[in-house]
Amino acid sequence: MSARDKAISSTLGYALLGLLAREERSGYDLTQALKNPVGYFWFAQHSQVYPELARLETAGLVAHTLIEQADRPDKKVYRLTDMGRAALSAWLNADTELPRKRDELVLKAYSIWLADPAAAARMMREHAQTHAAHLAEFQSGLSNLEGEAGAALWQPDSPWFGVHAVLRRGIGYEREYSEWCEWLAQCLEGTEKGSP
Amino acid sequence: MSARDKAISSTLGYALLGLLAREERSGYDLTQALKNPVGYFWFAQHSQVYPELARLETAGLVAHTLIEQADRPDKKVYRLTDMGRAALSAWLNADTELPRKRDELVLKAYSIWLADPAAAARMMREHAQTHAAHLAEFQSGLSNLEGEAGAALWQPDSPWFGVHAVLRRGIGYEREYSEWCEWLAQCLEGTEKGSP
DNA sequence: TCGCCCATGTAAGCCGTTACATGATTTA
DNA sequence: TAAATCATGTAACGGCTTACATGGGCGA
Repeated sequence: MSARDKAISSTLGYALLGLLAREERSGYDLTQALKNPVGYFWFAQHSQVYPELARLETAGLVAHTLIEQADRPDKKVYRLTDMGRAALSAWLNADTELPRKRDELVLKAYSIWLADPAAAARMMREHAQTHAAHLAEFQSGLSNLEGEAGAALWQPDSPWFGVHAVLRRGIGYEREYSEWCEWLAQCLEGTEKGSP
Repeated sequence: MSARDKAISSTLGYALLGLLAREERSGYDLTQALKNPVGYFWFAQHSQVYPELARLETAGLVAHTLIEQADRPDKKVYRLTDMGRAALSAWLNADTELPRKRDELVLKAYSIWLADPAAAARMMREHAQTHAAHLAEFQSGLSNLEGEAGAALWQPDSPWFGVHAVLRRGIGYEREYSEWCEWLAQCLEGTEKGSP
C-alpha cells in the first residue's frame, strides 16, 4: 500500500479519479471538466493532467482505450479501475487538511488605509460585482441541475448530490465575498454600515 | 520601473511591505506576524521571508539596522523606505487577480456520493466545528480590537481599519464554511434542510 | 485568412514546503 | 532533561504555471 500511495502525488490525482468515477473521459475532457463546478475549487492545466494520468495508469488506478477518429485527432479515453475506485474511497475517508488561503485582495485590504479611499472603494465595488456575477452563475447552475436531476439532487448516493454540494459551497462563498466587498466599499465612502 | 518591478517577485513582498508600513520588524517578527490576522489570507515560512527581505533591500524598498542583543541572538530590524511605501501604494492601485481556490474538502464533497453517508456526515460535522472555532477566534479578535482601537476601527485612514477589514472577511468566510459543512452533514443524515 | 476547437505531449522556471544547520536562554 | 523561544540563514524537492511543439478541421 505504501508503494501504491506514492502513485498519487498530489490531490490532483483524486480530482481526476472523482471525475472518472462519473464517466469515462479523455485527458482533454478532464481538463475541460476541471473548469466547471469542480474547477471552482480545484484547477489544473492540461500540462499537469496528462502526466498525472500516466502516473495513475502506471499505478493501475485508471486504464485507457485509444479511440481513433477520422476528422479529429485520436484520443485516449480513460476509465476508473477497481483499484482506482478503492483508492478514491480511501482518500474520502482519510483526514482532510485545512486549505491555506492566499487571497491578494484581502491582503490589500490589510493595507487599504494607505490607499486613496475613493479609488479603493471603486476597486472593491468592481470586485463585488465580479463575485455577484459568479454567484448568479452558480445559482443558475443549481437551477439547471434541479431540472436535470430532480429529487436525485438530495440523495446522498447520487452523483448529482456531489455537484449540488459543490454548487452550494460556491453560492455561499461568492455571496459572502461579494457582500464583504460591498461592505468595505461603503465604509470607504464614509456611509458606514453595520453596528460599531 | 520595469527593472524595479522585478524586485518584487511575488505577492509575499507586498505582504511584508504592508506589515512594515505599520512598524519596524525583524524577519523573525514578520514571520510571526504572518500568522495572525494577515496570515489568515497569506502565509509564508521563515525560509521564504529571509530571502525575500534581502531582495527587497537590494531593490531599495526596505532597509535594516542590526540590533545587538546580549541574552538573545542579534537581529536585523527592517523598516520601509520611501520607495517601499511608493511600491506598496502602486500595488494597492493595480488590478487584483482573482485567487484560484484549491480546497480539498470541497473536492471530496464532489465525490461524497461514493462514501459511507454516516462516516461522511461525521467528517463534515468535525469540519463544521473546526470552522466554528475559527469563527469564534476572529470574533473575539474583533472584540479585542474594538477595545484597543475604538472609533479608529471605522476610519479608513487608520491602520486598525485594515485589521478590521481582514477580520470581517475571516468572520464571514468561517461562518459560511461552517454552515455549509453543517448543511452537508444534515443532508447526509437524511434530515434534509433547505427547500428543494 | 485568421483564429478557435480538438488532442496530446515536453520543458523551463518559479513559488512554496520541508528539511538541514547553528546556538544561547528560558520554561516545564 | 527535554522542549520551546529567539534568530537567521541555505538546500532539496515538488507542484503548478507558462511556454514550446504539432497538426487537421471548422467557422467568422
